[in-house]
Amino acid sequence: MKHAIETFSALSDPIRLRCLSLLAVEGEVCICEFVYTLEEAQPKISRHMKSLKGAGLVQSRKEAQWMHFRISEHMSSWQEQAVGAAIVAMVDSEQGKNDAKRLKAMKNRPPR
Amino acid sequence: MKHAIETFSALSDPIRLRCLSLLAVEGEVCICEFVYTLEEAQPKISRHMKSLKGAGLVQSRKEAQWMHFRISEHMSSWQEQAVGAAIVAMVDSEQGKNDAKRLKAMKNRPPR
DNA sequence: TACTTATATATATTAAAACGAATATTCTGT
DNA sequence: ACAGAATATTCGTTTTAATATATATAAGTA
Repeated sequence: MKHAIETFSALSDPIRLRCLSLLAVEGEVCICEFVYTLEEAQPKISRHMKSLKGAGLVQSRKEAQWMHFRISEHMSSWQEQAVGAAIVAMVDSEQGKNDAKRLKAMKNRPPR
Repeated sequence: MKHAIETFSALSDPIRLRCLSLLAVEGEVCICEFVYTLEEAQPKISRHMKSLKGAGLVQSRKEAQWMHFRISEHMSSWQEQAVGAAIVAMVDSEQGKNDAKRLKAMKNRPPR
């Protein structure tokens, strides 16, 4: 049950939901792209991504100086269902659409 | 987005998950049955059910002195998905199975 | 009416989560 | 080795959520 609490807690924050939603649209996104898109402080984003990772909802990959995140490929079925619900809720929202647009328009995005 | 936060926050507590899980198994459960089954204080249960109701995840019906709850029949599709995930996570767990058994064994359950 | 059972709310306290700001670490390129 | 960019961590504070205890309401029963 502890795992379920962790999962749903991770989904209970606007910044984390916005990041997940961007990941759903983009596949892979790094910290500096989240910072640019959400217009939030870098340490704040880092902490939130750590919490998503701690809950097992995202995985990360370091390439050069960039830390790239993607939605985890190793979730249990109910976890996928929960994340799926969160993403559906977000992607339709104004916030979700604006964020996606803003990231698309970002200049000098890191290579992958 | 606010609605999504509310929903996932409501799912981020062990007592609330246990109650939802019982509702999934039993269909309808009242406060005093939750109190008996979870062995938690009545005001505590009442507050948690209020929060589930506030998020729109359960609906309630008063019959005589009893307040009966059931999983809401008016959720959006992503909300059903989220609640479904929570229930799957719980029903399989030891806690979920023990709670269900304990409620089944309760004497003098209120009529419906 | 008085009494009991079921449920709800109020208040004060405690515990957990999120925050900003400062600083540390890691990697790249010079 | 040094400078700059990207990311991570620490610390003290603020905000938010959960709690226990006490009390209030509401319905059923004698």
